[in-house]
Formats: sequence, C-alpha cells, structure tokens
Amino acid sequence: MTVTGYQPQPSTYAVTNPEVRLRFAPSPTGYLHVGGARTALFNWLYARHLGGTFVLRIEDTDVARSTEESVQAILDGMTWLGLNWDEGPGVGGPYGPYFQMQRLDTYETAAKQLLNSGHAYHCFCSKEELESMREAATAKGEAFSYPGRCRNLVPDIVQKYIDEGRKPVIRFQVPTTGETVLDDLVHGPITFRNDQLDDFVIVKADGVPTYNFAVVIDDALMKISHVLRGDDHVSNTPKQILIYQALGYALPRFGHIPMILGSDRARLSKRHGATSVMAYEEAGYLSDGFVNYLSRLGWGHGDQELFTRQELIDFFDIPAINKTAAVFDSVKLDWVNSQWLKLTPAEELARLLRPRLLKRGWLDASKPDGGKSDAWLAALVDLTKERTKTLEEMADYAKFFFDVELAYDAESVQKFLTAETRPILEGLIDAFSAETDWTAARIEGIFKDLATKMGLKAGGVIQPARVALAGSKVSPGMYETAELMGKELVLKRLRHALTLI
RNA sequence: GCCCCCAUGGUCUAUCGGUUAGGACACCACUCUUUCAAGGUGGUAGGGCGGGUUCGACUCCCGCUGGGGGUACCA
Repeated sequence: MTVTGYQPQPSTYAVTNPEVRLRFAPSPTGYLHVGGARTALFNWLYARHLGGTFVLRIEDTDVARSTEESVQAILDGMTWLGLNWDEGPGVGGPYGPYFQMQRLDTYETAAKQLLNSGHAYHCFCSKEELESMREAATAKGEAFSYPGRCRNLVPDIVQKYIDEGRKPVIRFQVPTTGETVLDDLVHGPITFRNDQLDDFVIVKADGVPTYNFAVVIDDALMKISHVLRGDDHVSNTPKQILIYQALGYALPRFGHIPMILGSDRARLSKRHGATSVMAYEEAGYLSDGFVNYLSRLGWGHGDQELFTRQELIDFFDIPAINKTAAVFDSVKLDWVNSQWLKLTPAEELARLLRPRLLKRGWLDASKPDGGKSDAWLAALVDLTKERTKTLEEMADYAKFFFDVELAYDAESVQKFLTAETRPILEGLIDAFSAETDWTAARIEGIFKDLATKMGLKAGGVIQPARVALAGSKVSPGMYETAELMGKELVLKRLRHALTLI
C-alpha cells in the first residue's frame, strides 16, 4: 500500500531529544475518528513537549479491511489537525518502511527467532475447529481458552503437516505460571496472571503478523520510547510485554489514556453522530478549536479552558492525564469553537469561509474573487463571528449579505412589513438613494433623522428595515449590516419589501 | 462467565488528609441593547453505597454497586 496524493508538510518542531520517540499507529480500515485523533494528539503533544520525534505508522495487516482510501483519509485528518509527523508516510525516515505490510520480512525473522528459542510454535488447529470448541464452551457456560493442543507437536510432525500443504498459524507460548506486570504511566502498576493469557496467534496462516506481534516488533525496531494509546489496549499489553521479553527487547514506557464515550456512556460510535474527524472540518469547526476541545478530554491544566497549540505543547504532561473515560460533548465543542472564532484573525476566517460561500453559489463564480474582496469577507466575518459557532453556521447566517433570493420569515414580515411601516421603507429608499457617502455613520444618521421626523424611536425604524434587508428579525447591527451589503443591494431589498406588504 | 480498568454536579474538569469542594459548558434570572448574539452579574446542581485507617477523609485501604474495556488467524 502506498500513498500518492499526500504532500508532506515539513515539521517545524526541532528534535532536541532524540531518545524520545512517540508514534501514532492507526489501522487504515476507515477514516480518522475522534478517539484516534485524541490518541494521535496526545502522542504528538508529548513528543513536541519533550522535543522528541513523532512517528506515523500505518498498521495495515488487516488485509481484508485496509484500504488506500483510508490511508489517505487518515493523512488528511492528521493534516487538518496540524499533527505533522517527522517520520512516516510521505516523509520516510530511518526506520522505515512505515507501512506494516512492507515489513513482512522483518516479522518473519522475529517469528523464526521465537520459534527457535521455543517461545512460539506452529498450530494446525483450524479456525472452524477452534470456533466449534469455543461455541461448545460458551454453551456450557464455560470460558474458552486455547487448550494448547499443538504446543508439543514434535518437529517431524510439524514438518510432515507443512509438507502436506497445511498452513499453520504461529502461536506464542505464554508461560503457565508467574505474572506479568505493566507499569503504566497513567494507571501505575497493573498485574496480570500469565495463566489467564491464551497462547495467542502471532502469525496468521497467510504469513501476516497479528497486531500484538507486529506492534511489538515495530515499536522496538523504531525505537519507540513511549506508547500512549487507548485504555482498550490495556489487556493487550501483557501479551506484548511477553514478546518484548522473549525477544530480548527493551520495554518502552506504556501509558493508557481514557477512552472517549458517547452521551450514553457507551463507546463512541456512529450512532452518537459524527465520529470522523473530517466531518467536523466539513461542519465548519476550526482546527484550533477542535484540537483544543480534544485536548481537554482526559487532560486538564488547572482551570484553563482555551489553549493555543503552543500552550498545549508547553503544558501537556503525563501526570495531568486522567484515568476516567470522558463523554464527548458536542455542545461544549461548539462553545470552544465559538471562542476560537473570536480568537482567530478575521482574514484567516475569511479565507476559510470563502469556499463555503462559493459552494452555496452566493459568490459570483465568473469573477476571480467571486465579486467579494478579502477585506469585504473579513468585514463580514467581524459582523457574524460573535453570532455563530461554526464556519458553516456563519456562511448560512450571512446569506442576506449576498444578492440572492431570500426566504422571508413569514412572522417577521407579517409583523414589520405593514401598511404602517410602508412610509418608513419609502423614507429610507428616498434618503438612501440620495446618499453618496455610504458609511455606517451616514446610514445611522439617516435612520435617526427618519425616526425623529416620524416621531419614532430608532428601533421603530430599524426593525422594519431589518426584516426588509435580512428577511427576518435577526441580523447584526443595522448600520454596519447596511453598509456592508452596499447601497445597491439595500435599495433593491427595500423596494422588494414594498411588494411584500 | 473470567480478567483488567474506572468512579467529584447533566457534561468536561480542579483538589493530590484539614477548602464555605474551585472553574468551564449547559440551564435559569438579571443586566447591556436597534433585533439576535456576544459580554457582565447572580443562581440551581456534585464527592455512588457500606465498612475501616486517622484528631480529621472527596482524598488512603477493603467490600459492594454501577460504568467501561478485553476475552479473534480485528486492530
């Protein structure tokens, strides 16, 4: 599997601590999801915090489910999040290749070593046999574990079976006594009895290594110093430690971070809404905002809620990682994102908003700038960013600033576009038509003069105008709104409003 | 079933034996106001239960309960 479309972004983070190496090792069986993104983020943050190296490795040993599109989707997600990698797809590195399916010879060598040292053995039990044994055990209410039937096959028999064309798996021979201790960075020591562990498969019948095997070989050979991964891997870790020991590899430090749950406290899944990171990009969340929110799931720094990337890097530390699973709260995400909408320069937001407006057909596609300058868009952003939570909301909200057909809110029309307000709209049309200095200040003057003349409060004039211009009772400040809409569109809308009365 | 992890308001969290248990989101009220927001002020709401240890437990220990994870030739 290779990547074609990815343009690597050079890391701007200097490696000052070469001993520190962290990695994110997703399996390309789907898009980058929220949980994976948080794991990637924590690894990235810790690597950057320590001045270490961040490695991206693709674990594509599930041949049936892995796809190139998924690889690309993961790289896209990582790139959007700004989690650049120092080694991995597109950038290479001294310990490559970084796709497991390109490292099969490495695993084969390690498997042979284990076979020779008596730590592993060939197993000829078929999947079907195992399955029926498992079912029988379950039916009797007993726990199934591999009985070790092939453990003591003599070499001659093994050779005979292989010569017959039977395809064995290779199992790791787990010690039947003693215990294996995982000294976890976030949980502290966790002890597992070895006799609770099955003789698990390390190489499948097709010669492809299983996760528990490949991950150890790669982490060891890639000199990974810290393995930060989800809590769901805790029970895999003793198996992996046993492999490290059998191969004589030094152990990395393990840290298991809490899982992210849905609102019902079940593992986050599709039915909880979007789980793909890129779906959040599409929905108009800011990379900074999303990363900020993700960082606070299972980690905290005092009372602080908002963090820049640099602050995250500076403050991130293992002791501050929580042990408890966190519920993904899209409402809080919205708040964090709305804060980032305010923190992000308008020019930057304008750049991100432009394609969304273009997609809606609200920009003039025949003109290179869509008929709206960057400055105009930045001004639009300034008027809307405190009223919306995402870029998509902002784009939708801004519709009436464009010369497109509006869906007028019936209730607003009924209340504010009436025979009584007709003179107001007409007065506005007259005054605006004569106005050559189209500024918010002048527009305010016109509104105030008209209100005085008609014996109304400013609001009495503004609300009908708002409905006429925006199509509803809701808009940013009337004067700034009218200014940004431009005289031509304002007059057009006012005249159209007269027809709605 | 067995193994493992976890336990502060609805949610994210602070606290690392002595606090009126702090902050944030959400919610409610008030305020500001040309609408809507944003902002400001105030408020509702929390240590699962039972035992210990201690002068003193949210904090340490044990049990229970509850939640989560694992138990694949998936990762």
